[in-house]
Amino acid sequence: MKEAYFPQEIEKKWQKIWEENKVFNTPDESDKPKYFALSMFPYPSGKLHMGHVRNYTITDVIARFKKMNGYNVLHPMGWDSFGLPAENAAMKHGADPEKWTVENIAYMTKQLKMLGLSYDWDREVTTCKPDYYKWTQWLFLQLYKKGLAYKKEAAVNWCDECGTVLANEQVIDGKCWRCDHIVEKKYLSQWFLKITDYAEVLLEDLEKLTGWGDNVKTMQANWIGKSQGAIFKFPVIDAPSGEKMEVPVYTTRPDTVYGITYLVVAPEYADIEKLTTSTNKDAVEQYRANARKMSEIERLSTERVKTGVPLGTHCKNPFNGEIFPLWTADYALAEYGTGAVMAVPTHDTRDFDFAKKYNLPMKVVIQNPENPSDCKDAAYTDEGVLINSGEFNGMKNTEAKKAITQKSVDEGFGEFKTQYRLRDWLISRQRYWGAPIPVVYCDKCGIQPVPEDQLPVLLPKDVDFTVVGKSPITTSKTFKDTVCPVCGGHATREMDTMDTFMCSSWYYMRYSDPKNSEKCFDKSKVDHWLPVDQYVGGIEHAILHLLYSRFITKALRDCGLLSFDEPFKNLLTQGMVLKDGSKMSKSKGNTVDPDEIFENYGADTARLFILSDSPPARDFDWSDAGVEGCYKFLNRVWRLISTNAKNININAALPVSLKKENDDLVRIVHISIKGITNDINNEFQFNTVISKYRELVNAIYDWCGKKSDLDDEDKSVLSFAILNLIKLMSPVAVHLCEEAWHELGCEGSIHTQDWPKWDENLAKASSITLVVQINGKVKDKIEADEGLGEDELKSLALSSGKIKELTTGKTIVKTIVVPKKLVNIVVK
RNA sequence: GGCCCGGUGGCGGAAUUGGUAGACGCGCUUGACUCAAAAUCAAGUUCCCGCAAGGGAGUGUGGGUUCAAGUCCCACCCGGGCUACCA
Repeated sequence: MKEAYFPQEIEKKWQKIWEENKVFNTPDESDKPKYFALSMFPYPSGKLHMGHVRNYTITDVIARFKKMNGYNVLHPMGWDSFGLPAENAAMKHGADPEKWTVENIAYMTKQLKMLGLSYDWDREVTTCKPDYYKWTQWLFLQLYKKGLAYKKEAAVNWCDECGTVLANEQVIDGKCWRCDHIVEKKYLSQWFLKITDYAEVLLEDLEKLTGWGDNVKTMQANWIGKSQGAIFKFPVIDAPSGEKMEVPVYTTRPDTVYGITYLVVAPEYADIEKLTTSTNKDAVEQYRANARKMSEIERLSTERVKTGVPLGTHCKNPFNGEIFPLWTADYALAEYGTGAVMAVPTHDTRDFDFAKKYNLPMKVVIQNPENPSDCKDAAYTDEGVLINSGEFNGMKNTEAKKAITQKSVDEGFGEFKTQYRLRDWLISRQRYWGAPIPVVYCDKCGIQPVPEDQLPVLLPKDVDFTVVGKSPITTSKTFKDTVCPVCGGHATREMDTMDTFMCSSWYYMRYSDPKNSEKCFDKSKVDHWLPVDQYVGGIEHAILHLLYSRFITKALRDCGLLSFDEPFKNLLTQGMVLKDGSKMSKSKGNTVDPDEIFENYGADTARLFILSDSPPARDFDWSDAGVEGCYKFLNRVWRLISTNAKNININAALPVSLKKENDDLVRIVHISIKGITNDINNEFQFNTVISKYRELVNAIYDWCGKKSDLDDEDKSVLSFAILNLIKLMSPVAVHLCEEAWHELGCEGSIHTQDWPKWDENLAKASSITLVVQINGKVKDKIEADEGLGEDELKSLALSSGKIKELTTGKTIVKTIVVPKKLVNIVVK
């Protein structure tokens, strides 16, 4: 065995051998239990960044650990390869997005292989290839058949920079999630998926996801935004047309209904013109025009002073007969509830601000009897008792919510209503590099789905990527015109492509049957491998990808394509990789190139370091000194093995009774096996796993330092320690351990060995340290035999000279004994 | 504003879930080896007083429960994330 550690040499060698022998390929059939370990697949942006390295290393260690623990592990990789950057790069460099994407995939594949990841490359999935997107299109058609995909004209989010619409989930602070450009509203006819049909079950089933962090579940619950309240219909008493009209409102505060003093409709409210008097028409029109012009950002700003104009018409409150005016104001949102709000300035802060500004009347209807407020300076929004509320006076407001709504139901002007914030998922994109939406528009037959046997609808090649202001796909001369599948007459193709999140919401299912050309996947295969046992990825997908995937899973289950209803059993959201306290980014210039690390230190060092300093869920601060430290440690491990190689006998059995120092080392090995196994099983705490590697290595070094000549017993103990060390380290330092394994004369890959087992009796020190406290403060420590009972420990503690000294002249009030650990003497 | 995390040495972070606070590492200090450096090895490193033995304080702040609190309870302060005129 070479004295010095040459990672680059070892790593290349083993990567080649593993690939040639398909060591990490996974058969579908096995008598072992299955385990599906999955990293969120990357967008092929060009090069791996450290976030990828962290993500994939974590999953890889999990996959290897499970494999050594007797599972048939599925650990695949693929490419989320449709999307705008490819198109932008194409526009910039005049290349074709496909070429750009394929080249990036090739480069990143090389990098992934350099990292020594244990993927089954035969199951690789690439979303931009026709053999994949054919099935994305097919799945769209199943959703269409089920009524879960529909087209409608709506105000949608438009990013001018990207030249496309966006889903609600892709608008962050009123800006585009990808380019930060301010998002505008546009009226367009677009394709939506009915995720709102699943709002309740998506929320309810969060409870089943015990393997998910509460943070992600809370974010999803907030996004779904369930609220319970009532709808009340207010009759309009003076509609200009003279017709009978009513304005329905949604409220979570039916208990405040006697305090209504005005009503607000959104500027985009459908019936607004019919509710405006001719006197007020001009002012209202102008207000609405202004609202349209205003960007989302301006409108959303909470700092902004509320504005509005009266419509001139009035409603009657069916509860008390009071008449109140109608206003329009942009603090009412057209898309939520009914688009109209009943305003109770005394008990809602927004209504309060508005009423103050426009001098609208206020009426207190809820009061805290102990500390009544007149609501002159602020709205009272806490609980209380009803006043000025007719028959409901004196009722607690929590009870009144129900009672008042019930009255409206009985009298026919209201209903109980559960409302969700979640909106349908807009999947149309006015872009080229995506899966074409498989529908055509016939002059006679209208919208027609493309027949399944005509899939895939291929992306045209004859496009001009340099066009500005429209999707490149519209420049194709061959794509647009087609034949109606029903009447055979002229039809035009849908020119929009699907949101890439549609592609990524089912890719993990395709891994179960990646090469199937007849179906998206075989039902028995998908049911066998799914749900994913462990999913690992960034928290940035807490809502987007993870919510869409849950929805698609449930929808496909309802289409009969699979039998499970949650895609990811356990979810680990890894923290960000930071450098100097802030997120690595090109603009800050604090990135670290993985290639350089591989070149200078090797992949094993990179893997070890990225796991070492923080638990996976927390942010990780990259430091050059830390990398150096890990490299030194691997050198130290290598040296330990190489200098002792001649004394290691892979077949040696441990004698039954051992010398004291040998017994101690054996115990440390057992303690290490137990500790490392538990740390991995307990939320994958790799940082403490690695500190335990170090402790074990330190212990073996200490042991060696005390030995000059090794007898047979020593050699077998050393062999035991080192062989276990490299097995324990093999999921992390994958190449080094494989090399050592073979250099020491072992057969087969170390990665297919069984994980070491520990003996509970040996996984602890041979004696205990008894801690002796006086009044809860540590005063002495005594080495004691493990078998001692409570009384014996007590007298042992009291016999300590130091304790005697400290207790003389004092009364011992009581003594607490914690078996095998501690004695606390309480004195006065 | 709402919700969710988190606050422990110079730094990253440990602490079997109420039982030795600071594991392991980085950094630093000293020493060995070396002509020298690197590497390696050895010793030390929470803070304060002390040459030392030793003593005292100590897990954001204030209170509480307990023989015993980083851990549990109450109130507050600070940092981060998500979300936000959602009626």
